[in-house]
Amino acid sequence: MNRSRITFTLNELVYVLNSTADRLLRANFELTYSQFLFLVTLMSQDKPTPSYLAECLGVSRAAVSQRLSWFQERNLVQVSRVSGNEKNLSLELTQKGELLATQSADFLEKEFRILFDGGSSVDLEKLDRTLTQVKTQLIQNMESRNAA
Amino acid sequence: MNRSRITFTLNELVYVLNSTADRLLRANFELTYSQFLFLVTLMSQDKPTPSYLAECLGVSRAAVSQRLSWFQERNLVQVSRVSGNEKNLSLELTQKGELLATQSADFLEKEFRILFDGGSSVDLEKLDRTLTQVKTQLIQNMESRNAA
DNA sequence: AGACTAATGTTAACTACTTGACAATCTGAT
DNA sequence: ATCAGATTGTCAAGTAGTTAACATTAGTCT
Repeated sequence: MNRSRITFTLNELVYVLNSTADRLLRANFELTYSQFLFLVTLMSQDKPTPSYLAECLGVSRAAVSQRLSWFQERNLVQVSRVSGNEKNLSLELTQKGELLATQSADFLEKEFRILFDGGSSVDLEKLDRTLTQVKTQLIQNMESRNAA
Repeated sequence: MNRSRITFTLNELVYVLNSTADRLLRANFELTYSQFLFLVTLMSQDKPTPSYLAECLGVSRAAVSQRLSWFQERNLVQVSRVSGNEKNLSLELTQKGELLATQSADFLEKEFRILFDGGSSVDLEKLDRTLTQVKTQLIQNMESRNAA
């Protein structure tokens, strides 16, 4: 009963957070949350390949491949080949893409700070550490269970 | 920076939890996590309508409508009409459906208890309360912000 | 009773993912 | 040098959701 409650609570909280972010981004930047994640993930990397981006986003290579043209058409992402490497594509934000990613991230950051901080009695830093610990522990327990 | 870290941590944790549940359920009951949720949500209610079930699951009425035949074909859910009510369908788990829901829920509960409890130094009850508090506060702050 | 209004369940068209197969390319062992 | 094996990016087919539109039914107001 315990387990289910906390997994449900987590799912509900994530749903509230993600759908709020999605709503804010659509209204202010004509961007979905998942498009936003695509851009900011790309921004945090130095000319990654589609394959690596897929891994970072937690989706399949096919999914990234299919979405790339959308970002290219809007001149947000530039796809190129590095000479001497015929295997990998190189992805890079355009100036426009970088501006959009930066502005929307700043905006979202600001909005969420307001939503989180309204007389908050919760220590978010500490909560983050606790959640990370739970995640790490879960993965460790899974591995030792699989090994056995 | 703070905000993003905790939302990412939450998303990662939920991903680990849900994909673990999905893997366990597929291996042991030939059931996806979302099919499992469909059944246990249905079990917790007294002859709900598709519309109400959709609300509980957080999906559209169309999604429930499309999935119903899958459960009917496998004799897990019975769809009927209550006389005197031509508008609403009535949903109910069959015996087989109830058995499957109960057994898979018990199984998952047990597995997760093992994964969570391996020398855990985290108070999960407390964590659940904290998360609920954060969620409630977020929603409240959103409402008061929208009202202004 | 009749007429708005709201809610329900279904359908069609769309979106975003998945897996599996594939050709092309790179890597490393011999 | 070559050749087996792994990795990459793409395509086709399938899945699970979405929104919008619709007919039908129920509730309410006069």
